[in-house]
Amino acid sequence: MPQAGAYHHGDLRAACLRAARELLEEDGSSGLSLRAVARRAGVSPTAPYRHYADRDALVSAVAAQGYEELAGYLDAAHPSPSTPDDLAAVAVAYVRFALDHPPLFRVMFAEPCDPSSEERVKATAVISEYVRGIVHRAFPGVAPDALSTTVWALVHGLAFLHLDGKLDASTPEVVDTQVRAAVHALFTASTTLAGTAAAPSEPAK
Amino acid sequence: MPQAGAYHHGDLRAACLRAARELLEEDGSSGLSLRAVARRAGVSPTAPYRHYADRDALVSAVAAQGYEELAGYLDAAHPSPSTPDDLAAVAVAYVRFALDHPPLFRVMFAEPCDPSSEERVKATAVISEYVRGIVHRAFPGVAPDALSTTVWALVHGLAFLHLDGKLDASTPEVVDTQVRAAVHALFTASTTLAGTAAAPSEPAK
DNA sequence: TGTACATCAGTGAACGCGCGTTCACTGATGTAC
DNA sequence: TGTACATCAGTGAACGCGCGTTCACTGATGTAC
Repeated sequence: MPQAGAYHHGDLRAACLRAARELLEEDGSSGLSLRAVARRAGVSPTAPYRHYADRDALVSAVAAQGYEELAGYLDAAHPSPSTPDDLAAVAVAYVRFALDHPPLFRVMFAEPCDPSSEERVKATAVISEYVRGIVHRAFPGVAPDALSTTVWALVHGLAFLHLDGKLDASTPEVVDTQVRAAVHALFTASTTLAGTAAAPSEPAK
Repeated sequence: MPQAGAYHHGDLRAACLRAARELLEEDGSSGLSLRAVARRAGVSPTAPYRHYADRDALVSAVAAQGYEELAGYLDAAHPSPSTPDDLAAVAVAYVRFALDHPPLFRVMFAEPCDPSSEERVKATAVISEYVRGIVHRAFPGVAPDALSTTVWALVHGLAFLHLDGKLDASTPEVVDTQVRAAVHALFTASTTLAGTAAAPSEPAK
């Protein structure tokens, strides 16, 4: 039964992670320091070292949590997407996650993170596989590798451009509509274009 | 005739900018401090304040230089792109710029920059307009707004995913090929798909 | 051509800050007998 | 049931660091007369 004497915190590990998340969302990556985390957890500056080897370890833990939350967003959008519309809904959720948690999204993707962190590499692979799976189901018979990369890049780019205010993001609805349109454009563009321009087209197999 | 006594530096403003660029490319954003810049320029820690109001001003100057260099890359790829292939070449240049100058690209796009910096807003608008122009020329008759955003997002996303090592970037050639394929996929996907899946398609106008 | 003076571009000492990390420590917990 | 002891999770002082920024200053430059 923890939580009594409060000398032993009870679950400082989780408390640190929570504090780190809060600090990150409030002050961005630079606000996420071990000392600040300790302060917020109401604990001495060195206590977190019992649970995290160093600052990097804590940041990685935060990122890992972020990947799980992202998966949650995508899953909530559609548990087993299998049509282009489903895929668009998932794309909307991806971008919305980024806009709901900007600094977290940056830590997950834009931090100059060394490729050595297997935790991250694994998380990335999971996302990549997930996207490939959707594309494969939504468009059976199409070479999934190239197309799924394209889809991911498109959605990821939209997320970042919106995150950095490079696109009109006046309201969530505007963003959603734009994302949906972009994803659909990926699959309808050449049909529309066929009659108007000289887009190089491959014959359907 | 400067460069003589070396008390007056000659062109400290430019020297600071150069030093800042070097430090950025070497140590990333966190290595770009005013003191380090002064050190590298061989000047007292406070000398840069003669030319830059504060650290932010220097960083913005670096970013501005980055936007110009990016424009140079794109222009070098094709001075006046007007076909899908031209556009693909420009896209390749965009991604290559990011991979040639990772920390610079991050400062330009991924820094939690306040939207108040008109310098950046302007630079962004220039890029946006540029892309719209290309898309318009390459695909006349197509609503350029939505499509150009999609193109930019796709390319931007590829740049970032490659930058963060989330995609196979073993050699520059692999990257180039992938970018080219992705851009072309954007315009050929639905033709390929038409016979296989139920992609919602709009009638050509 | 020479001098007086304003302006400009640097200097260097100093401030206060928060950081990551180490170290020896101590109070609480739980287990073995 | 009670005691001895190992283990664990915190404490708190201290280190050295680099940073942004201020301030009063001084040496160099160039212009007016």
